[in-house]
Amino acid sequence: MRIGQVAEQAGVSVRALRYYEEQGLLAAERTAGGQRDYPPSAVDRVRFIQNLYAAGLSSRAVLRILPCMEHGVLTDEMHERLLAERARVETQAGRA
DNA sequence: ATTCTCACA
DNA sequence: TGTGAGTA
Repeated sequence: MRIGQVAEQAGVSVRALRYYEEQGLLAAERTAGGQRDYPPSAVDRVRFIQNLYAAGLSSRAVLRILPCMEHGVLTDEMHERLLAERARVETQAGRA
């Protein structure tokens, strides 16, 4: 699917989707014409990223824990990251 | 409609 | 972490 559709269904701007790709958060294939082509799963992925942002995680933090969703595996480094983020989120409970 | 880049909060 | 503007 193309970027406009993903943006509408995920509830974010087209600009934001291109920004996520720039940050390495969302991969997109390219059509022959150079347009981004997203798998339907991209919608859920974007929604998940929104949740992490809403919890106050930076894109850098998201980048470190997001791969465990793809592969279904959790490295020690990711586990530590998740524990650290949870502690931080609990500390600032309520904000951003 | 989509692509890109630069500059700005 | 995004957006606006100009471009092709």
